[in-house]
Amino acid sequence: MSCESATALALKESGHRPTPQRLMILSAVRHTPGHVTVVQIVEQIKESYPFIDPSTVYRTLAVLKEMRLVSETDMGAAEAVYEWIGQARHHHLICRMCEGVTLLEDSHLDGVSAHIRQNHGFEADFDHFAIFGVCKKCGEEADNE
Amino acid sequence: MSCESATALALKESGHRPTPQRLMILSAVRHTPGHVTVVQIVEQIKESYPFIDPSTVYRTLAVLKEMRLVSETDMGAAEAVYEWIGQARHHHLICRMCEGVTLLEDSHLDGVSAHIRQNHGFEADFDHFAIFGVCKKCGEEADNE
DNA sequence: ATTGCTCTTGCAAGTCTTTGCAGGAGCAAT
DNA sequence: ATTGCTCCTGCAAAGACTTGCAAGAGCAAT
Repeated sequence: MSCESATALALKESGHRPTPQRLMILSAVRHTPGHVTVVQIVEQIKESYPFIDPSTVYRTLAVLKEMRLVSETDMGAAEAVYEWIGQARHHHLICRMCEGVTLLEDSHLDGVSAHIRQNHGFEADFDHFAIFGVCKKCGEEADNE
Repeated sequence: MSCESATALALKESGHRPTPQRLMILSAVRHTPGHVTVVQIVEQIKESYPFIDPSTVYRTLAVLKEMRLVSETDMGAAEAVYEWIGQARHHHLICRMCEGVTLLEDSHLDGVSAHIRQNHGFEADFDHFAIFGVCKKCGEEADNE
């Protein structure tokens, strides 16, 4: 459980208390591959601690997001999705016609963040973007009509 | 009012009915410079038609968004903001420390959309992005501590 | 161990936004 | 003008997320 104690330390160092709730939330996000929703986190934690409140999860995720440990993304569905920011940063192309999702490597946005830094001195959080548009298939089908 | 009848026609052609409510919403967004919220639209329309319902405004804005006539942006505040998509497309750099907002010209993202089109055949909607991060001033202040 | 301070939590109530539904309005064909 | 069909609207209720508050938990200093 070295990764847990390491993140607990990171919390402390940034002035936040490593409470049991926070560690459980941290662990839930950390050990879930891909996207997690708040409801999923709550259900998972309720197995060992039934009193966890969704608002606590929202608040904790806000802290973790500010620390850049997790990313929050609105994929166009009702609920936002959260993800541990690991080594493989990526983004999503979401088709607004068929709702299909394609991965986009982080490298595509590297140039933009460098550009913005040079021109505006602004350090952009390109952690996890949801880019909406029309995918190849749907675009071709629309042209044929 | 030629711009109104032109957009009314655009509605019809895309299979949507140009109802009075829709034309009022259209007009409210069209003639407001900068960002509008749903509440502002409702209040404006209530002066001439007090029965307008927020849900109608949300539904109409969803239609206009799909038609790419207006953009919807979550600026990090409670409410989403809407804007008529005119000629001067732009984006926003939002500092997560001081909440300051800077404009970003559309040209910065041109390369990315071309790149995504070439590599994935995906036509991205780069209408109105909210890019979060840390602005120059806050970044420098954080370094000094 | 105790004290005192601040940060967190769970609850409840409040936003903002979406959705189900039944009545009403637009539109094309008669 | 009438008919018939479908789409829209307003209302009410639900869903997702945030916020205010009082009680409780962490932590540093004694």
